Amino acid sequence: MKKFTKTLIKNSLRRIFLYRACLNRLKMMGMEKVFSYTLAMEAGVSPDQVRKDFSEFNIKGNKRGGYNIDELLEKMENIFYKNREHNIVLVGMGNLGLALSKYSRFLQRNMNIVATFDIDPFKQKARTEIPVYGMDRLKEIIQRFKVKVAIIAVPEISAQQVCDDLVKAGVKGIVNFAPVLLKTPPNVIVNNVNLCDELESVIYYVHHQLKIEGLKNIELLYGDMK
Amino acid sequence: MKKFTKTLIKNSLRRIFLYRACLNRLKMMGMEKVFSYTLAMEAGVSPDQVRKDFSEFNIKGNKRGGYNIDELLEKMENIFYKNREHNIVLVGMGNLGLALSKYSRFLQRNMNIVATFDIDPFKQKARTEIPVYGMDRLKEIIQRFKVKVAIIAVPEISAQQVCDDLVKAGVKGIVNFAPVLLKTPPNVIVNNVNLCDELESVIYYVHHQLKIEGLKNIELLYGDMK
DNA sequence: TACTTAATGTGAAAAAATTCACAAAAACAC
DNA sequence: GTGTTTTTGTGAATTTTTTCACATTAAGTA
Repeated sequence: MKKFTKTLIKNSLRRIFLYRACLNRLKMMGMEKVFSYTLAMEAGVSPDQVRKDFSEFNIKGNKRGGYNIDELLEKMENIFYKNREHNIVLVGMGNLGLALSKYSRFLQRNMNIVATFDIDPFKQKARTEIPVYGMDRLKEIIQRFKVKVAIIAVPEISAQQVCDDLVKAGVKGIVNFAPVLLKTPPNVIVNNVNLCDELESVIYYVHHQLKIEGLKNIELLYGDMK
Repeated sequence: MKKFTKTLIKNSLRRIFLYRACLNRLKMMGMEKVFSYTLAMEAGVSPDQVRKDFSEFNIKGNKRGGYNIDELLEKMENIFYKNREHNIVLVGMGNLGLALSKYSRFLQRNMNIVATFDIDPFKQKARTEIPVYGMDRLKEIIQRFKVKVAIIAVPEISAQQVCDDLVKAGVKGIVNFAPVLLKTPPNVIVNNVNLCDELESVIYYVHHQLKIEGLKNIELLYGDMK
């Protein structure tokens, strides 16, 4: 019997994002090129993994010369996003929604929250510069801004309804902070973020004093890796 | 060459959390027992997966009778957490930190943020009921409340320093919202949450209109699964 | 230029995760 | 009580992911 999950983000893609963050950091530190080895250290993966991931996304370096950081970053930006701006909407202006609407890092990465929605649009209006609309204007605004991606930060109970409305309005991708499995048509991708689970899983490991493989020996992380 | 990553949360454990959320929902809907099939539908995985995961955590059902929801939930709570309360601290009271400190779902799951910290403890003091301390009191308070798990919601630049301080104070598990790979001793578990990456990966898929396997056919999700 | 060294890129091998498939047990029917 | 059906639980098979290993290429050196 097949798996029904609409999962999700491939590991290799997740790591590409990770690599990019590392590259930006290394660049800020004044570096101009990296080897798979360097980047692997920074990202906490194996050099083979880095190369394999690059290979999957058809990113090439120079043999012996490693990778030029700027080229890598440009490739990542251009190939994946074509330097576009992305218009996002956010539904649910509770505490979390409000915080997300103010999260400046989204903007730094060209992800632009053009509008937010709430059943009570007056609630947070004073606290944010991004417009807060009532749910009745969802479709209109999504279509006006050609929004394809939305963030759901509403309570569990209303998440599916909001999701359905978003999909009806033309949204094709959702980051869902409500702890429910949203039912969507197959061409709509959902990425779930469950803050409680993140915390609880850490608690579980701490509780069980689980030793994580490959870290038995801290030297591995910092020392000579030959 | 070995992998250096301090990764992380096993898939099966993540799914156990997912199952629990589903079970709570099903219970609220009035159900008393489930079959692996039912739960799988709700959780968006295969029934085999459910049983395999249960098997890994040594959770047993009754042949032909399925699983009693209350028993399952109790097993999950008792075996994993022994109904303990967990004292957490949160470092970084920016927008995100403030939102997390107010996230009521943590409390519902017995995860109790006993204190928060910020370089400027007066900044958010008026806006929250949880005490906000300066960084100088980190160690004292962590030790007083026997805190083992912390949330880092500080800017990237100071994350490693905060992490080091937490570890020195006795913290064994960290949920890290800063987009850096934290370096920790091997007995400290770190779980990274990168909000930008979550959003960007969705954008990537939407952009590429990637069809997710197993969902080509929506009937699979709702229809007869024989 | 030829020789050495150091890094990439990628099939092959190994490991891990998932799905299959079926024996075993429990519920139900008659 | 016997037979039938349904669902669990788990080794085996399969698929996916990661790591290994090495041929290939480029840079440096004399």
